[in-house]
Amino acid sequence: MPELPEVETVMRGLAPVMEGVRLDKVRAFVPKLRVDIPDQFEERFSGNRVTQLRRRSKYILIECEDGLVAILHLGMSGRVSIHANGSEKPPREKHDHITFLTERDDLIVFNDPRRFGLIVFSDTDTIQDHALIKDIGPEPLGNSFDADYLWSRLKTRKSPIKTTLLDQKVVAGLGNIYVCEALWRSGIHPQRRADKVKRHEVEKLLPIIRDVLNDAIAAGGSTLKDYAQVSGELGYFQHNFRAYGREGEACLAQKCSGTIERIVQSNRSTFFCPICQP
DNA sequence: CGGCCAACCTGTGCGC
DNA sequence: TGCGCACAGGTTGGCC
Repeated sequence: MPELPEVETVMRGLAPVMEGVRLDKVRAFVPKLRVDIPDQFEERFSGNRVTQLRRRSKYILIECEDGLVAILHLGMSGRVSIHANGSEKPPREKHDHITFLTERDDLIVFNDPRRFGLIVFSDTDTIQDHALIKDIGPEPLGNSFDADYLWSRLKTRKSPIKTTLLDQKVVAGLGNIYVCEALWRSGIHPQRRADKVKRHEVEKLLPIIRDVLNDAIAAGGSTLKDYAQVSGELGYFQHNFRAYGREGEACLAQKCSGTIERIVQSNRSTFFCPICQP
């Protein structure tokens, strides 16, 4: 499911039911997801009060008043849902792995069929040194992500620009969909070597990355399969896809007669227009 | 270190 | 109806 816009959407949905709220009962029903769920996980969060939610790259950080912070990643298939106080308490469904019951009797459920997600904990004041966090590149919507930075990271890379933009050490939070979309909007061929992308193209690409992400966040993310916002509402950015998933369909660029092609790079599908992404 | 692939999992859709 | 295969929004360990 989740790239930066989907994770941001989930976090924004969770904030009003979690921030400032005590967690009465936190439960983990599996010993591990992508990595082990740490010992004492339930005990450390049960009874703790959430101060603030943050997002770093594709991680949701749940900060608590005693300095504890949960690091949650949704993997490929992770979803979070809220069952509000007053709604009927649902039975635990298949692949429901983590639940948070709040003092207001809201139930927050993390469901992840493929179990590529994870949840661990750390301390708020040392989280920037945590193994999962420390090597992640700048936030693409933040001030430190500028053309000088991106140019400096691309100019030494011999791998394709598509693959390079997927590298979380280069820039945080991009995934397969939004890289395809950003390259399509930028008119850059996904197989072009990163170090062959011209400076003026980097100047164009950078704000386009921001625009794609901001557009997607404004749309509540993209709904493939059954991804839903925490409210159960669907995101709708998928209706704005210009490349991703459009193999064999007409390119939607002005006056372009091209057809979207699908290729495989690093074992992942890439969609692009061979005419307007030369 | 850079670059690439396989592996981690389950579910779904398609061709036969 | 069933089987086998390809594919899916991510990350990373191991190998050259």
